[in-house]
Amino acid sequence: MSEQQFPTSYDPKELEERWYRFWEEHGFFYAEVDDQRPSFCITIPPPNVTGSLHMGHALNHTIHDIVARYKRMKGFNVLVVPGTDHAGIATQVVVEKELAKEGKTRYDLGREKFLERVWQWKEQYGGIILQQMRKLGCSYDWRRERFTMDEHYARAVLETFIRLWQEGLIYRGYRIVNWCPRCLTALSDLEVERDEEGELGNLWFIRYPLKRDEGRGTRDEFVVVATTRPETMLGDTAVAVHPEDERYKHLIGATVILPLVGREIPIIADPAVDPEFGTGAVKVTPAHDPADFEIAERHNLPKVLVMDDYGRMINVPERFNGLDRFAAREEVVKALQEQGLLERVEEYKVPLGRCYRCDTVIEPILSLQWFVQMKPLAELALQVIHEDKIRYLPQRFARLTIEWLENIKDWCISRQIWWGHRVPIWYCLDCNGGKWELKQWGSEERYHFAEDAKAFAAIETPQRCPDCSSTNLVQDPDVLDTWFSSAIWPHAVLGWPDDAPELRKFYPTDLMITARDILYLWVARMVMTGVKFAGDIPFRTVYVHPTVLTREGKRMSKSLGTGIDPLDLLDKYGADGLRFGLIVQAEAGQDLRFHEERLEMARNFGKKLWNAARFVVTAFGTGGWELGAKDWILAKEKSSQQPQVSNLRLLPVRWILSRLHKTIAQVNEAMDDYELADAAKAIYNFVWDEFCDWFVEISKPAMQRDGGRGTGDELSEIYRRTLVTVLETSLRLLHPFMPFVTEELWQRLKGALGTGDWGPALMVANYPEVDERLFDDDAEKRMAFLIELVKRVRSIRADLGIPTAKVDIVLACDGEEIPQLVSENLWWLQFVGRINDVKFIRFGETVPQAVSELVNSAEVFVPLTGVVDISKLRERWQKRIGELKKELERVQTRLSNPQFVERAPDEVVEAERKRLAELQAQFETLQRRLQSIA
RNA sequence: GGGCGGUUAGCUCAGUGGCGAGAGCGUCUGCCUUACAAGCAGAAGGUCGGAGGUUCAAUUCCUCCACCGCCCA
Repeated sequence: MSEQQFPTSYDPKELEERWYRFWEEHGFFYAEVDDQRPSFCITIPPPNVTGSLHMGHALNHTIHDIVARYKRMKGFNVLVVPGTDHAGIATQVVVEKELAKEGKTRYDLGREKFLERVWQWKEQYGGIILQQMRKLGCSYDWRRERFTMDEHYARAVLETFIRLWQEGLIYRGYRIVNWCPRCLTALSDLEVERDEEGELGNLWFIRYPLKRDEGRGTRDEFVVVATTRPETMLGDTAVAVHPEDERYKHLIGATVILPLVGREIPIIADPAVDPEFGTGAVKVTPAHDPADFEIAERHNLPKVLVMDDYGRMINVPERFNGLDRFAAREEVVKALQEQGLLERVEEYKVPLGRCYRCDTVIEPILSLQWFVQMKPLAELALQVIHEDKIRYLPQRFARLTIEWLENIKDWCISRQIWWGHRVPIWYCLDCNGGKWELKQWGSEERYHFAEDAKAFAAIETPQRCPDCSSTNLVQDPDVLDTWFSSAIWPHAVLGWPDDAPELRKFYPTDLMITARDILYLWVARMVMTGVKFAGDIPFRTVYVHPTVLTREGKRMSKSLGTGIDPLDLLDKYGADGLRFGLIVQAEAGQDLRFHEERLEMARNFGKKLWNAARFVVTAFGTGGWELGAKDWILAKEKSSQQPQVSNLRLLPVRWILSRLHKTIAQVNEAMDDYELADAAKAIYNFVWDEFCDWFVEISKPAMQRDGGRGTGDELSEIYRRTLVTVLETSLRLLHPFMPFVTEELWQRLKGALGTGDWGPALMVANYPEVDERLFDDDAEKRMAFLIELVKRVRSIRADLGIPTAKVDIVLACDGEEIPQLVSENLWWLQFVGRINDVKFIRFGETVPQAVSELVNSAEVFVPLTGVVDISKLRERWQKRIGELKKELERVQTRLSNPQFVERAPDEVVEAERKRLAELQAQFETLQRRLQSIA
């Protein structure tokens, strides 16, 4: 094959597009329901439709596709279901921003027109991230792509809601929720990001005057409370102290006058009060704080709402009415100061919650919302996790999930936005007379129904009220939390609630590959709904992959500009480079500080492989060669026929096949444990260090014997067969990690060699299986000696600057084994070690005008030709003697400890004794040499 | 405040109760050696975070401490 047919370098881009198209056209990504092979199924974590591939996705999908391709090659009927999430708030924000550019708000369009607009946007831009996954090489079943607002999926969501409602697990009620005054919606606890450190704020100490004559026999005039949110005092309905707090016991039951408002409020005792915080007396604002809400429930306190949905003050004295919450804070403080009621101010780190979508400070606020009662569902999940039905990798995440489930709180699922699955609840205006009012929201008219209004659920829009047959029906305006719909992803994409063949075939799925940050938000909830509605766990294994961090160990963030765009990397290194470079860094259970240098390494590896393949293919002349070095060797061994090539001449072949199969064993084992980085590194090391650096080099002189033309010489033939076999097997091993370049090379190999049963593509070839008959420890031991010998010779020459011409060396050793081994392999040792000839002497004898190094129990002498710097030589030896001495002392100390000799295992003691003898011999030999040049 | 993870070469990370603790990148030296300079060959570089303990033997197991990161309240 000429160089034009096998270019010296490769263009990942061209080749990657070509092969992706080829695979897809041949339908290799598709899984069929009637396939008889064992199935393996993954449903991907659906990215937001608004999303673009970031580094976390890139790693996540690299892992997905490596596993999928591996399992496919292992003979599984692999189904990976791709799809996207409608991402309620995020998507709505994007489209609202678009509208803003036209000077409009969503209220200008109205609900229906706005939703049309969002769908339009989705059709146009919603598939971008899935296109990017294709660029990564993902072999997903695109025919089965799903979207969480698809008609079928929507039905599954409503079905889920209604079943929970019918069981009484969904309720509507007034609770303190996390309110985002910018998004104008409630959020669940998990959608609030809490600032670990807290932001620098203040702790204000405010005097609440006691009502006259209620000093209870003391001269107290005030109770001082501390707060970080003084504006909320306008909604206080009590002051609370701890019941055991001696400082305040006498004041329990007294009344204070709420400053600025004038309301009389009681001092109550409640164990929830932390006596250590502030003064030990706290203000109670039931409508604006979850803990205060609980206290109010216990003490039957009124709940005064002092903020509206926009975070503006309401139901407060004129001076503050209508002010934004932060302006109100300043104004309240000012007013308190004026009245001498502000005792002091301390700097304080305030733990703040922020909206995970827009970063606005969350306001805890009393609000009528829909909730899921979580305890019964959590129980289901706890049971299957406790029974180890779901395996978590790393295992500790099972325990963390259990802890979260055990402390679970009810889940606020209603959102006051438009884009999403609308709550399938209807109210009858006639039946609920007096229990509703009509409010204006911008241009939108919205019905508000009282907490106790009568409601009914329905999937299809109902025509009449089931009770009074009225047609005056109104649907609940809220939509469901996006996570409510993604919680049913695995069974819903497979066809639930229908009795779909996909569901029967592929559920439970096998793997959930996910980032750590959605373990509770999403994964735990899927377990609950899976067990509850699909009747079984959603997946057998949860693989928690590392978080991709910047090289400084910080979170990658678009807003901080610390993110790296994987699309740039894809351009620069190709999908193969990005995949391999990422996976090699992804050590299980350890976060990943991303280093672009690793991608260079991966790209270099691709190039190395390319060149190795080019060598193998071009070394052949044309055609006629088959796979099967392995079979050839095994056949030779079994046949009584005496091989024409002596066994020792086959040593490198035995060695590389043994190494190959040990690598295959190691890779298969690592893959089955999902230790992908280990598998990748094992292949890398084998291909580069053993195959390329040694075997390919050794094969050169082997094939030179017949002028490189394949004239039938048996030695050259077996080396050719071995080269092809090892290369082809390596390509199959590596394919899941670097699918494109391996497919390209495999197809080229196929084209060049032609014969035999190759199949249509590497992608659907069999993954290499270990053949232990090829394990050959004896060959490995012998080769290790020879490799070490070459390395010692090279080291001497490099250190002393001995010219590159071939040299005669002398080997001092006892016995016949080494001389025979070296002589039989001289034909390649000469080539790789630049050795001319080898002479043998007895161990302990010496050679004048030469430098030596020890190789196990032999000593190799390299003659000093040309001018050699004696001081360099002395330096080298002295250093070596120093090392030996240190090591010698350590071993001696150990052996002179009677307890060691007595208690340590015999083989350990024996090994130490052997080592001592060896070290001593080396030490003495070197000292003699040093003296001889002194 | 509670919990979890980490601390090993200049950097990013592997690793093992016992033979000389490894890789990639970086550094230094020599090479365009008939696949590959995105390469080849050679070399330097580590008191394995600190202090105790268990053990014949600890970088590895246990305890405490320090620092970094994450999660929950």
